[in-house]
Amino acid sequence: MPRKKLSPADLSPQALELVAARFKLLAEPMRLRLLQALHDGERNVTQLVEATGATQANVSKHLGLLCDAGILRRRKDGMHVFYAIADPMVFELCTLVCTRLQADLQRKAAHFAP
Amino acid sequence: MPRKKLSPADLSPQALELVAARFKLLAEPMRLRLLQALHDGERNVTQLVEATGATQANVSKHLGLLCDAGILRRRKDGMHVFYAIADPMVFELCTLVCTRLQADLQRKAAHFAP
DNA sequence: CGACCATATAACTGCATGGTCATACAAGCA
DNA sequence: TGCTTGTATGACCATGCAGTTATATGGTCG
Repeated sequence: MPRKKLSPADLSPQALELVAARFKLLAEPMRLRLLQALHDGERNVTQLVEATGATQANVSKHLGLLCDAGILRRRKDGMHVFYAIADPMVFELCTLVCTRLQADLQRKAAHFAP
Repeated sequence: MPRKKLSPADLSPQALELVAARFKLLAEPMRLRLLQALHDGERNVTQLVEATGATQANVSKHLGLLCDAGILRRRKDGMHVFYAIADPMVFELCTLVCTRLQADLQRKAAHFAP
């Protein structure tokens, strides 16, 4: 079956909406902090509340969104609910952006220290 | 000079804000359409208005945001202003997300056609 | 100069959504 | 059976921001 290369160049507006929605999930600092806290393995909600300093309700809501999107997975164990990264791609994305931002800022900073 | 690997695992909350801001720029379908329209080279505002079907004011605003962020660059030529991709990384990001979304949806769709 | 074209911008509106508070639900334990 | 802990959820508020309208700016041509 012929497999066209999937390039952003030819995507329907509807497809772009899905892509945008995905980016939107990553466009919130608190959610990035949650993902960061889950980088080394699964954590339960209480641990994530402590790690981020946010309220429990807020953490739960963000976790729910990330879970619905398939970025996280849930595992219930007795009274606790453990979340974990289901899609490591998010780290690839973050790393790409990070690296680029850092390079950009260093280039700009260099203008002050020639 | 020792160069630590830049991993999302150890980023200050402030850094995460910058990363989130970057994602936020890509989290809008109209902006993705503009980037898409610029994929094959620079275009002026009028061309982008035609390509996207949006109003001129709206297009201008989005272009301004993308430009401020360093994702686009501007070139003024007489009466026209040409925009172009300044940071092709955006396409890497989109491709990553696209590919993943597609795989995800096809996997889900397969549940209906065994 | 004045009439027009291309682009930017300011003011405004409506909607989406992040955060909070209170509460519901569920599981373990006395 | 209550009591406590862990998690989810609904209601609410405030903010951000995409989109629109109208207008300003600036360049071209007559």
